[in-house]
Amino acid sequence: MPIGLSAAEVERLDAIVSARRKVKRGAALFRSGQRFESLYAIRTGFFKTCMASADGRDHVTGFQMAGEIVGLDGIVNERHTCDAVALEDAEVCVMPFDRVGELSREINALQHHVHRVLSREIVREHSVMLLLGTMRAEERLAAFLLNLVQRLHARGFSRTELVLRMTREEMGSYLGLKLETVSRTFSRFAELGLVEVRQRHLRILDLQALQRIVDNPQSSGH
Amino acid sequence: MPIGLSAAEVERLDAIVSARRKVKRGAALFRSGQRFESLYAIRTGFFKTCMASADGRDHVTGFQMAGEIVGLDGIVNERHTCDAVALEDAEVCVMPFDRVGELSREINALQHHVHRVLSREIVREHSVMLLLGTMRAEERLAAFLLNLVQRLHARGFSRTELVLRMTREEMGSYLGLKLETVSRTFSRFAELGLVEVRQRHLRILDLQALQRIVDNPQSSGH
DNA sequence: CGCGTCATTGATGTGCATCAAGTGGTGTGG
DNA sequence: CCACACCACTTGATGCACATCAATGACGCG
Repeated sequence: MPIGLSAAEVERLDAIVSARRKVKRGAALFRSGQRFESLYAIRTGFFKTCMASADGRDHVTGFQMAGEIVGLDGIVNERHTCDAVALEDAEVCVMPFDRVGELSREINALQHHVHRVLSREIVREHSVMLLLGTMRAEERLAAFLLNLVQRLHARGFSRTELVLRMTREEMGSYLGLKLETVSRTFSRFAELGLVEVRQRHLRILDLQALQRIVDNPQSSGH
Repeated sequence: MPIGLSAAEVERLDAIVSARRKVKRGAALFRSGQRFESLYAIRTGFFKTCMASADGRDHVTGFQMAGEIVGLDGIVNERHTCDAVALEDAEVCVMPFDRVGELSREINALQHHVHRVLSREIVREHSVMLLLGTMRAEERLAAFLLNLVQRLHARGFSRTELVLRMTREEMGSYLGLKLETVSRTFSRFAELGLVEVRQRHLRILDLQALQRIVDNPQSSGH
């Protein structure tokens, strides 16, 4: 929570986020339909959020890593509207939302921070809508990988190497593609010398080229 | 703003949203990159929000009507990240965001309302992501029409008749389809006796059937 | 070490995009 | 008031990107 707070304020904040919760890989932090009470700040581990459509198909709406907040969708109707599932063993801070509200009435910077977290999620989803609405398979995957590695880098990890915590199917669901298409696109990137893929280990060899794929509409390689 | 406020509180709220602004059809309420200062509550008229991707294509991210709030995306970086364009002559309430923040620190119900508005937008975008990620053309258009008519109905308009304020191209952009596909899908719906289309006037003849198209994955008519 | 899960790769199919032509409604200026 | 021009829309023909179906291969866990 990188915000400008006094020591005393930080202490008060700590008091309400003292509760921790561990989530095993494959287990849900919360599920759609459950009563909403708290936001969760991820301390360690990696999550996906996914929701089921009317007909039963389900769709991954996002991947979250350490430092990010999940549960924002539950505020509006006091019910969670999606599932949050740990993709590796994880630990979260439980932040009872009414306590957050109380405290943010007193601590100016916290109020602003809460607004920003919500707004940031809206902006993130705009860019996903853009991805799903206008991009081709290669552009989608390139954008996804660049986003992942950038977020990891901001957390002190490598700028070029990462471990994909999700399956090809989960990536595909998030990107609006089938798992075979994801796999084929990885292979094509590898042939072009853009990345090196071994299972879930990924090394990015040409960051600029990936960026160019995202920026250029017609870059399908032919 | 349907929230439980005392008369005195409503008065204080009115004081900060007193400013009005008229927007002519085709004009922008705000544009991407502009400094964010206020949220806008639509009093009359109809808007689209759209953003440009890296390569210059642009994409409609939503349509907003009376009673809805635009500008939420600007909070996080104090910059608007999309354009809001009036599709018919419109009038909005200007709500300076710092004033909203101040007041919501004092008025409990307002704070909660702000949180809910932000969260609702997140949930709405989840369902658009689901639409773009998993649905076929007919399902997308059916879901879109049902959503539109439902929101209009909540505002006292007909449950079965509406005027489309946007072009086929704008619908297509929002739904991740080309304008020709939107047009063809309308024609197919008309053939099947689900709707009656004359220009932008639309009459829904079989609401249930449209709902079934959204609910059923394989309902492509063959 | 063997089984189940996840991933890769190939062959084929299809839904939507693209390209192209034509229609109709609207608004403007003569 | 009508003629013309423009724009939104419709409809048809064709192509392509991705889905689907199917078989095989590689880990990793019990």
